[in-house]
Amino acid sequence: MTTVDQQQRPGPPAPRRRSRRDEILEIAVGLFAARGYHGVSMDDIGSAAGVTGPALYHHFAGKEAMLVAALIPVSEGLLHGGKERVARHPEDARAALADLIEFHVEFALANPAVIALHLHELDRLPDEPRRQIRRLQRLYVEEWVGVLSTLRPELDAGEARVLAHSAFGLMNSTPFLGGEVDRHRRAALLREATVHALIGH
Amino acid sequence: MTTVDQQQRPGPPAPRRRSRRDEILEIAVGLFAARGYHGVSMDDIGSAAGVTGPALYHHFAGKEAMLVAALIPVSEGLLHGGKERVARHPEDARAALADLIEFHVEFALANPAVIALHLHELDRLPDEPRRQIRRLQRLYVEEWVGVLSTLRPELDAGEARVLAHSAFGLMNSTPFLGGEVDRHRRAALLREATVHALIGH
DNA sequence: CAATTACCTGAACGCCCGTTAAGTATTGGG
DNA sequence: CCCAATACTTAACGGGCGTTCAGGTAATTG
Repeated sequence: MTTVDQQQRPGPPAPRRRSRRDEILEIAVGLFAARGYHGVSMDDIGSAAGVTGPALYHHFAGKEAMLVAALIPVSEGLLHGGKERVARHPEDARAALADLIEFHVEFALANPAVIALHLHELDRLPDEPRRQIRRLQRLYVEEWVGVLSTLRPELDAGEARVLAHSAFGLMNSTPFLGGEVDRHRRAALLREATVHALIGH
Repeated sequence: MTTVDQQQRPGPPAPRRRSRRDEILEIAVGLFAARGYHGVSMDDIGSAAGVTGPALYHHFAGKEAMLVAALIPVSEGLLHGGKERVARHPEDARAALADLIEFHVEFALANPAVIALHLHELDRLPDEPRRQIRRLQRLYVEEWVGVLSTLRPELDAGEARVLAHSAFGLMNSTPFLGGEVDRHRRAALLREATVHALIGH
């Protein structure tokens, strides 16, 4: 009973809009991505949000809980979006792959900070939430592996998994470059490169 | 004059073989890669090397110096190897690219821990060495950009840079997977995928 | 108006960790 | 035998950081 559900209560001043907590979380994600989980103190996050460090404990159980709250929805969103895209093309693996790629590239371009967090700070989590996230990631990978195996039957599951991970590496490379190339052009380049990497042409 | 060159000195017991320092460094790199720079204490490194924490200060100026000593040679090695591979094919950009890819894939497969370090912990360095490493990395990227620009003249330099980084992301994805696929097969898959990603087929 | 609640502050505790200091065993050359 | 250098140990300092606590204020509700 760490946190009592505060749902149907007409008495109190109503849980407000879901704003403050999410606002703080977004600030924290930006800081984590920029300076690393250990490179950011609770006082840093508080200052950036306009409050003192200890005030954050009214919204989160602790620093690790903030990281968990930032990472879990991302894995869930990727898995959900991936499944949906695949389901759109039950008879056409080629189209399913194109849709998966478009989805993932858009996601990576839209959320570079969270992508970087997933790549760099996942190991800083305690066992339980880390395992949960890894499970979600594995399911997402399997969506790709399924499509890939249909398109390239000569590959076994392990080889398809290597290719899927390499495609993620390719598409997730976007947080490492600032600007210099227009966003739409960058998306097109990444989509094209990923398709070619996976099915040859 | 931070460190006096201890070369031609017949008096002292001779600087020994280059062994102990490098041995410790290798252990530290493995720990950094596995648990993150901040996730490893000096005592941890010392214990893994069979000594106490403070003993490390006889070999390195401090913890940051260990990270610098681990990262600098990698960037230098990549740049040097890349230049050499390109120089082997002054008239054949297609062959130069294939050679670059083979070189980088072999490097990534042989040194996954150091690759992971470069990806995750570069920002933990103080300004001066970080800038030096970034400069080396930039020069390495330019080797790839040069070859790519010859092969695909329709791309401007910025677009070629996006593609080069995406290729690194692809090839560097290897530390994220354990085994399950034979090393040679993995290398072949990565080489093939990278070529296709960069020049279409 | 009294009471509840959300939200926040300032001070302090306790731990971890990088680093320094002082001292000890071992070794090899003059 | 002595000197100097290497390589290490134990002890301790000092700062930073996550976290807790006791309290304080503004708004909402009955």
